[in-house]
Amino acid sequence: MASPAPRLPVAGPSSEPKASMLKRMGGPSDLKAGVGRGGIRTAEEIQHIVHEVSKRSKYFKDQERRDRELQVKVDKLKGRLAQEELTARGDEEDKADAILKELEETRDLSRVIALIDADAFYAACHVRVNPELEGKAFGVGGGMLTTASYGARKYGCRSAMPFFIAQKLCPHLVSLKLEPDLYVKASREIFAVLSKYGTIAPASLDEAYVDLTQYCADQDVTPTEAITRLRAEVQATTGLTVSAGVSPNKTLSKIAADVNKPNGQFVIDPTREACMEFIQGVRLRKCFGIGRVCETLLNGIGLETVGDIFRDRAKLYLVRHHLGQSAHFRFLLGLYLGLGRNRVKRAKRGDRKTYGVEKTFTPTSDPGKLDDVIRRVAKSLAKDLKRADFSGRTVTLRIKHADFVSVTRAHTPGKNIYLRDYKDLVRIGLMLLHKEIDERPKLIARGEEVKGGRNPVLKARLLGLRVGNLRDERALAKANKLDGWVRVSSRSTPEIELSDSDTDVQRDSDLDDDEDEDDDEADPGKRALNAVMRDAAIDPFADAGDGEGGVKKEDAACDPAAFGGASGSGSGSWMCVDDYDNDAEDEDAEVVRGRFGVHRGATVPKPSQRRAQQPSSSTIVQGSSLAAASRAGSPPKRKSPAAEDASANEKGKKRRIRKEEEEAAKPASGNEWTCPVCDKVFAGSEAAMSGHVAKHFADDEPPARPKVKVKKECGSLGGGGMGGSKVSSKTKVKGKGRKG
DNA sequence: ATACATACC
DNA sequence: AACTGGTATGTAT
Repeated sequence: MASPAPRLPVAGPSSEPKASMLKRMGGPSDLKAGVGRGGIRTAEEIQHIVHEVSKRSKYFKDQERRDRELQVKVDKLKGRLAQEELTARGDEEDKADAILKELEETRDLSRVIALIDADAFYAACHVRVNPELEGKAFGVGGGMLTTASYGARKYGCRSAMPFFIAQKLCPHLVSLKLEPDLYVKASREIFAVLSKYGTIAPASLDEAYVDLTQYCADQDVTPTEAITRLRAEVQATTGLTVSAGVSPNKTLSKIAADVNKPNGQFVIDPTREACMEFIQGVRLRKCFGIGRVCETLLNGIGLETVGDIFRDRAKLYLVRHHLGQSAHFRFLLGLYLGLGRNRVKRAKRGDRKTYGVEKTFTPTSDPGKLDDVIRRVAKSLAKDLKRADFSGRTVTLRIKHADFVSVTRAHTPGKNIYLRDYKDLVRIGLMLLHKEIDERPKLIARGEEVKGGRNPVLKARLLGLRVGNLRDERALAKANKLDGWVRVSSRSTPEIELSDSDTDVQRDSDLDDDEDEDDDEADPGKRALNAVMRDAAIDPFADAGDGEGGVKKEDAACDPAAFGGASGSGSGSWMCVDDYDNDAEDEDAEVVRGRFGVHRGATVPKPSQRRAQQPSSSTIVQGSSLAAASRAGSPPKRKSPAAEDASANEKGKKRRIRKEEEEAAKPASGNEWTCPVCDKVFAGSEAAMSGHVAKHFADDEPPARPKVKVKKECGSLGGGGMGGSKVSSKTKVKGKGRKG
């Protein structure tokens, strides 16, 4: 942070940029994703250049709005604190100390947990096959940079930065096309090595936790020796360098891995003193789960580092209910103590909560184009659901207005109505969208609040659909001892009468269209995964059920949670999750958690139901008048949802969809990623796929420990909304018996 | 049940 | 000109 005298190359006749905005736009270049030492530009230069380039954009305006709102929050919090201090009883520190004592008792220093993180992974993958790139300043990715090489980072370029901005920072910046195969291969190689040292839990393509406890014991080596060997072996066998953090838990290891990056390691001794000493000076923002908002709030009341949590524990106690989910008192105290989760485990299929697809496009108000986007999104989502064999009860539409402000609108057709088909998703999606479009002018006329400006005509830059309240059709089928698939009606009417033939044909033709011709067979996910892992000779993953599964609980699953327990059960509640997850009784587990019962729906034909047999796309394309009609007709008036639905059922629909897609607003970014395991397609975001892939690896960890009963969770601390603590008591309970 | 905010990769 | 996509989870209503 200390930066030399500001020599700002930027012209800025306009008013002084706000410091908060400079920091915001400059992004995490100074902290979380640290640009670090050796920079050619100072933090100030970077901030000002970025500011200059983007200050007139809508994106910037939106950021300013957020900045203002955040400032209001900070002021409010300060006010609260001032007020509370007036009536403080003076025993706040004692209260905090009592909790600290309680948390301290949960400390577990028995394990050796490492977090391995590849250095500039995507960039390094390119260098590996093209040594000439060594040392050069280049970025990977087109519109948005997936990664910047270290050569480019010196100029302030970083991942998730739009290319045009990165280019301003580094004029000679080169952009390399994304080559997913390259990264997947490298990732596989790295994980293969890691798995020789212990149980691993990938958090993304280039990052994984490894439990070195057993290795250290078996080899009779220190954690330092173990991680030194591991890193050397990774480099020797893959040519890629990784950085690592080692400590008794994930929280500390994650932070430690950043200390000597790149190509470095940091080991924290398994003692209370070492753990606490290490974390005291850490900036709050570096901690998993503390994002921009939380950091700003805490800064607002005087805290900068983890150590300050203790110093200001009385303050924190006073405003403990106003910190926002991610900053719950316990979570912060646990952080101060250097506590964290220490189980390296994977999530399961049943942990999945939602499926969704969203698309960004050139902002438009054209109803036809918006409808088309919904169709494309619905189609894609239906395909995902079918592939993964899930259905859900609630459909949520997300609209991001042209000014970047977004809203969500949800619809749940009925208590026992589970959806998964294209036609249902489009119908509901269009219904929600049209309702929003139609209501808008009325609300504005009435002078009511609306997002996205005051123009009565809705103009959007993104539309997305998400399905929640999931039901695992596979588990359901298993529970019912059915061999084939089981499905519930997808009609909007509670009457579940399915005209099977209809729906089926429907489904198949709808979704397939282009690619999925081969997706399901016996167990596509498993096959694919095995294929992926084969070369790497990793077996622990042998059984990755399907393409989906829990997620990035990883860290999450780890830390904040540990403090979550309300008084008392801190880690206990976690155990519940861990144990459950690790449980051997998978079958039972599935049964229990699989929400079954339900399902009075019709049984559907076997899986294989051939989409394979569907007409070839060429045939389809030949198609007919429907398409022409529908698009030529592009009626000034929109069809009613019902009509839409009906038409969707038409035979020529496929073709029509295809055509419409071509006409839909163009995606803002052209990148496409295909998951190597399940073939799910990700548009424009490597990060999304990266996280997704981890789930496959994570999908089925060999059962490890006997189940342990745990109790409650704590009220307020749920661990929190922060990225981290994903598991809440609710989740836990749910996990065990989600029902329809 | 719905809407929104925060966080992570 | 131009700033992603997918998922989880907590709070509030």
